[in-house]
Amino acid sequence: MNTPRKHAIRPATLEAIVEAAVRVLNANAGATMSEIAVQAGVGRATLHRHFRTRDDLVSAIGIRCVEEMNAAVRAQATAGQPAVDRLRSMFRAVIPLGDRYSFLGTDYTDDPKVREGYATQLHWAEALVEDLKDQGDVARDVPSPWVVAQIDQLVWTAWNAIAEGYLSV
Amino acid sequence: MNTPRKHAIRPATLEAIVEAAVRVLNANAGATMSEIAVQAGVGRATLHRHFRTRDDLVSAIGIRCVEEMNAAVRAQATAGQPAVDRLRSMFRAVIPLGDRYSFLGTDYTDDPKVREGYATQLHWAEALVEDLKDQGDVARDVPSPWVVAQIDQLVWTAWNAIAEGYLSV
DNA sequence: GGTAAATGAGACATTAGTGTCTCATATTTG
DNA sequence: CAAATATGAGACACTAATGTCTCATTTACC
Repeated sequence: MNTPRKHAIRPATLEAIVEAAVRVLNANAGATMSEIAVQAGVGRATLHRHFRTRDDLVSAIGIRCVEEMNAAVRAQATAGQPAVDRLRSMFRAVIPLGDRYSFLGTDYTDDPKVREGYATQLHWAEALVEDLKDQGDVARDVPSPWVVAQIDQLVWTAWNAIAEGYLSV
Repeated sequence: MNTPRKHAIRPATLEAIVEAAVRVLNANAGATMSEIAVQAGVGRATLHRHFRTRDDLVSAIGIRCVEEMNAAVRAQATAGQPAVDRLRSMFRAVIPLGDRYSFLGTDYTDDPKVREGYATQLHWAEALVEDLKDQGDVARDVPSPWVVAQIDQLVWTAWNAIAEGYLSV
C-alpha cells in the first residue's frame, strides 16, 4: 500500500524548496509563497504541489528544525558528565543552528510534532536545571522555570548577536 | 496657525483607541484594524480618520512606548549612584511596562522617532556598561554589545516570564 | 435649544496573498 | 528512443484586509 509509481517529488526540487524556505523565512518571517518559489528557482505551483498550504511548509521546516536540534543535543550529550558540562555542550550544539532556524521564534507553527519536539527540549532543560541545583550550581530558591527561560533566552541572544555580527561561532 | 476650529478628535475616543490597540496588539501582533476598532468600542472608520493607515497607528504606539520607557528610566535615575544601582533602577523602571509594550519586539515599526528613541536607550545602556567596566563589575574583555544585548534580553525574558505567570512584578 | 463637528454603520474599490487547475515543456526511466 | 511523470508558466476564483467615502446619528459647545 502507498506505492507511488516512481517518485512523487524530485529530491533536488525538495531540497531547493526547503533550503530556500529556510533562508527566506529566516530573513523575513512573513515571506510569501512567491518569494520562496523564486528563491528556490521553482514554480509557485510546484510549492503547492508538495506543500499544499503555506502552513504545511512552515510546519515541515519546524519539524526539521526541532529534529535537528534534538539530534544535535543528543549527539553532544555524554552521559555521566557534570551538569555544567552538559549545559555547555548543549550551547555548543544548538548555537550554530541559529542562522537557519532563529525565525521559528517569530513565525509560529502549531503543528503537534513541533510542539512535541519543543516539549522534549523543555523537559531536557528542566531535568538539567534540577541537576544543577543538586550540584549546588544553582541556588534552590531560584524558580526553575526562570532558569529554563534564561537558558532559552541566552541561546536566542547568541543567535541574534551572531546574526548582527558582533559575535561569531 | 494650525487652529482646528474645535477639536479634531475627542480625547476619550483617542484614549479608547490607543488603549485598545496596546491591549489587542499585545495579545496578537498581527491583529487587524477591525479587531482593534471592536475592542475600542469605536467604528473602524474612526480609526482610519485619526490614524490614516495601520502603520500610522502602530508607529504612534511605538512612539508612546519609547517615550514612556525613557521617561521611566529618567525618573528613576539618580546621578552619582554606583553603576550597579543605576542598572537595578533601570530594571525596576522598565520591567513593569512589559505588559503593555512587549509586542513591540515582534511587530516592527520603522518610524524614525521610534528608531531614535530606541537609539537613546541603547546609548544609555552602552554608557552604563562602560561605567560597569570602570568599576570592575564587568570584565574589560567582554564585548560591550554582548553585555548590552544581555541586558536587553533580560528585560525581555522578564516580560515573558511575567506574561506567562511564573514571575511577578 | 440650536448648531457644528465627531462618530457609527456600512457600502465600495483595491490590493495582496492563497490555493486550484490546465497545458505545454523538460526530465527521468526503462 | 519512447513513455511516463515532474515541472514551469500562467490563468482563475476566492479570501481577507486595507483604505475611502457617504450619510444618518450622536455629542459637545455656545
